[in-house]
Amino acid sequence: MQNKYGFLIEVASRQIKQAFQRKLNQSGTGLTVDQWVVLDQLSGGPRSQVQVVEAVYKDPPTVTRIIDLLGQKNLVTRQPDPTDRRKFMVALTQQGETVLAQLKPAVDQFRGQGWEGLHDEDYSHLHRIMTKIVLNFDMASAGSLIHLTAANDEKAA
Amino acid sequence: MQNKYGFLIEVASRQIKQAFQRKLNQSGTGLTVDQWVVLDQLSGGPRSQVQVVEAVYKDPPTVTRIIDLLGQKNLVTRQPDPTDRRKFMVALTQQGETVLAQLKPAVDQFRGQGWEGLHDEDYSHLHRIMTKIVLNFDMASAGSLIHLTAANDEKAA
DNA sequence: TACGAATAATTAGTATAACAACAATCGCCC
DNA sequence: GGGCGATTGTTGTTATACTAATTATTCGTA
Repeated sequence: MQNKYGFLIEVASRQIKQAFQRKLNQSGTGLTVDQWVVLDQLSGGPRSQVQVVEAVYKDPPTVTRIIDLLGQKNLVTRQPDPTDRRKFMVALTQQGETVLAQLKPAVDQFRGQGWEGLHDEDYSHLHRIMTKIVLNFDMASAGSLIHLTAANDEKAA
Repeated sequence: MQNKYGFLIEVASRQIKQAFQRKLNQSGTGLTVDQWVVLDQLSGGPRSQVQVVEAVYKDPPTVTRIIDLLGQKNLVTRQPDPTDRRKFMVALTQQGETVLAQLKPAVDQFRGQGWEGLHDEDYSHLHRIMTKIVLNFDMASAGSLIHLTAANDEKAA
């Protein structure tokens, strides 16, 4: 976007995603990075789609389609919520849990990777600057930043 | 991607892009951010597609389609390169230059925006960390990092 | 010169991002 | 109780990212 810093951030973001995708590809499950994000998020228990949307920071239509794909692969199910008929509770299937467990070594391995030459203080710089940018550009999403802030505690995650 | 820093970087990247898109939308040209990036890059003179690819750091298929769309809007033209019949030289049309000039105020305005609360040293942190990440994850693209590094000189760009 | 590798650009297919519009349902409030 | 705005989730459309494959052309070299 020729806002050079925005451009630089976008390039770095794509490279990290590509590297993680290559790592996922080695595991033989046909998952994309975004599909893995949703799947992993569901390991905390069944969630409504809105809850998934807030957790993974994506749009409702995007989450709908990712859940569709995960459903086609029999990794998640949609169960109607008896207390609110607008909602569906999305939950991991047994196979979904198996795949998550299968991917865990690759994920853990990736988390320690790509940060060579960066120091502890760089992580706090990174977190502080990114969070500041997000806050500056989107006041409406301030609430969602809670879990972004929480990321500060996890060094290599 | 639950690589928390990767996730944070991705979110920030999307927010910057969205903010810039909103700014572009106000200008009434129907351009996307990525179309603007390619258009702006061509202000330096006609380029082959490979040159555009390297300059904007996108894939050849993506650049082909963006140039298609810019061509439909009569903002750029493809001219066969007489010295190499595989190549096309892509150039701004008169209308393309007009639109670029029309967008310049919005672009300049955006470049000073969103960085509240960030200091000069934060820019160098940002640049150093992002460049390091890109280098760590993709040695193959080291050559292209030359112009990423050059971004260090432009404060608000 | 001719052959094979490399390069430039395109096409095809799938996935994601963003936006708009929509149907169904819920909740509030008169 | 009935109406109306808000919420939940979906569908449609366009644009971009990535991969793979394809065509046309050029280059290196035997």
